[in-house]
Parts: sequence; C-alpha cells; structure tokens
Amino acid sequence: MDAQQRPSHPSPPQPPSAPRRPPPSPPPDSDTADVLQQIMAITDQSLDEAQARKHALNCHRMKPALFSVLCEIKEKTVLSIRGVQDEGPSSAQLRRLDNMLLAEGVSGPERRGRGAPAAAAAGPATPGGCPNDNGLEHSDYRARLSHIGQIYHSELEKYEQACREFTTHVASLLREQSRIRPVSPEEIQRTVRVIHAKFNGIQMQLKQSACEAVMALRSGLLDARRKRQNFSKQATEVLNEYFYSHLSNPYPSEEAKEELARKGGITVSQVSNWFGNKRIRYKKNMRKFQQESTIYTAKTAADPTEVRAQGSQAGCPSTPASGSSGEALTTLQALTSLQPCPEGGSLLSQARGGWQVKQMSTTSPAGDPGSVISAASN
DNA sequence: CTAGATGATTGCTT
DNA sequence: AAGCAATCATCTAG
Repeated sequence: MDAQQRPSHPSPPQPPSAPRRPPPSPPPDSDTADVLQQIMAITDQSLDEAQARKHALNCHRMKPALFSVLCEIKEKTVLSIRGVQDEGPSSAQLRRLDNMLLAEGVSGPERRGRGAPAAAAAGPATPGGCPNDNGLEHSDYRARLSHIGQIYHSELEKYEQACREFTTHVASLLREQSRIRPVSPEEIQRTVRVIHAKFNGIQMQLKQSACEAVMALRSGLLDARRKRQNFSKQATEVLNEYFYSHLSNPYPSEEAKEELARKGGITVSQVSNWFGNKRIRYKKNMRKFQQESTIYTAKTAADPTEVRAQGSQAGCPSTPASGSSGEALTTLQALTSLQPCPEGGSLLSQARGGWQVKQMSTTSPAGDPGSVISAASN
C-alpha cells in the first residue's frame, strides 16, 4: 500500500540506481518491460547472479509503480482463487490404509507379538493368518514383513524430509519474492498446504504399495500353507503311541494335546487335526491299521515312559473306568490282530463302545455297537 | 506317472 | 467349541 503513496512521478533526469542498464536512454515504456524481463530472467540465473539482480531490482526507480500494479492484479485474481479449498475425500482412504498397515504391523509404534488381529480373523481350527507357530515359513513371513516395514519407513522418512525441505525452500522463496511482488503470509500458508497435499498424495501411493506388498506376501503364505509337509517321524511316532495306547478313548485333553505338540514339534491344532483324521480313518478301515496298532501297543507296553493320559482318560466322561480298560484293550487288540475279522474288527469296536460316534443315535435303534462300525466303514 | 497316504479345510451336528 | 465326515491338495513310494 505504501507503494501507492508514492505516485510514479515522471522519470527524473537520472535514475538513482540503474547499475547494469545497457541502453543509455531507453524509451519510456521499455522501463517496465525491462524490469519484468529482469524478473523473469532471475529464474535462469545462478544464485549469486540472481542475488545481485534482485538487489538491483529492489532499488529500481520503477519498482514502487510495478509493485502497486501487481497489487491491483493480485487483488482481482485472489478473489477468484479464494474459496477453492483443497482436502478431498482422500483422507478417509488414507485413514483406511493407515489402519491396515497398523494392523499388519508394518506401521505403528511397535510390532505386536504375532500379528494378533490377523490371527483373530482366522478360522477356528488353525490360526489361519499365521499358520505354523514354529514353522520356518512363519519366520520367513515375519522377516519379509519386517523388510517391507523397513522399506516403508525409510521411504516415508525420505518423503517427509523432501517435503520439509521443499516447503521451507518455497516459503523462503515466497518471502523473498514478497519484496518485489505482494505475497501475503496467508498465501504462503496456502502454498505450503498445497505442497503438503501433493506430498500426501505421494505418501498415499507409498502406503498403498506397502499394503499391496503385504497382501501379496500374505496370499503367498496361504498358498505355501497348502503345500503341506508330512510330519516328522518323531511327531507321527508320538501321536500314534498316544492314539493306540488310548484306543478306548482317543481324545487327548488340552494338556495332553499341548504335551504331544511339544514332543512332536507341531502345533496343538495340528495335533487336533491329526487325531480327527486318525479317528475317522481308523474307524473307516480298522483292518488296515491293525498292524500299526500292534506295533505301537507293543512299543508302549515295552516303554512305559511315553506320553500318558495326563487326565484325559480320567477326565473322560465316556469311559469312567480308566484304570485297566487300556491294558485290557491292548490284549484285545493283540488278539484281533491274530485272528483277522472280515468285518474290520467288530470285536474291538464292541470292547470300545464306538467312541464318540454321532451315528450311534441314528443308525442303530437296537443299540448294536457292531453296526456302528459296519455303518461307518463302508 | 499313479495310487495310496496324509495334513488341512470346510460344512455340519451336538 | 469340539468333533465328525467329506473333500481337497500335496507328498511319497513303487
């Protein structure tokens, strides 16, 4: 405004300072054009050169007039610009991405123990998100996940740094320019906001990429899980020993399952799966398992240190007589293996009472235990 | 390559 | 929630 206080008087005979003005006596209009040209030229110059030129411009006699003209132009244009506010609906999307990265353990303060939210969302039988608690694949998964996290954080840091630098640079540039053209602090603020919005866009892309990487990793893991591996000999041994030594009630308690899992180097859910499969398959084709049965029963008879019931038998509702029934069964099994039964060992099934067989209530109205097996083993 | 074995998953029942 | 039954997908021995 003070520029307007000093109306541009007709040019004095000699300009107070026009140090590098090549034309000695320029035409009246060329003065303004010259100043503008110099302003434009500043961008093409080196810092030192520009500094000198700026100084020259600041002292130019036409500067106040030019400044007031720019003020007027700005006055008009700013009105039309105002009201165009940024910040779109992308903030919600950004929040979603943030949440997801947080849940995956890629971002956030500190990585949680085991990807808890993912496990919570998984199925009941196995912790779907993170399969083998002790598997190689899982550690590999975690390693890759943390690698993604590292890249994400370093990139984020880089972008933030660049954003800061660029913002301060632009702000100082604008402040500098405010000496030759009207730049309000508000305008600087707005420009800064625009810059931040741009960098936010970049950040969002980065977050999106991180999410995609995690997703790819996750689906890869799920694929890998399908590529099952047979249990180790040790694990199969431990499980079979328990199964055949508790043939009257092959339902290990939670503690027994944990013990078996620990001994076999597998998870509790794998133990559950194994027993589920085993019970079904044994029941379906007992004859096939008879040899295996004798092997393991002989083994456990010779080695009393193997995993005992540990309350599973005692706590079993279906077989209250836990004491000698196991041993009696063992001998029964040995007998049945000696005299193979064409129907798949109905003798055993009678002795056992058919475990926890669902069909029992539906298939045999007369309550014939043998029919359970014959119904199940077709 | 194939058949059988086996671990995992899914849908259902209790 | 645990278990059963069927099924899938992979492994493995021959």
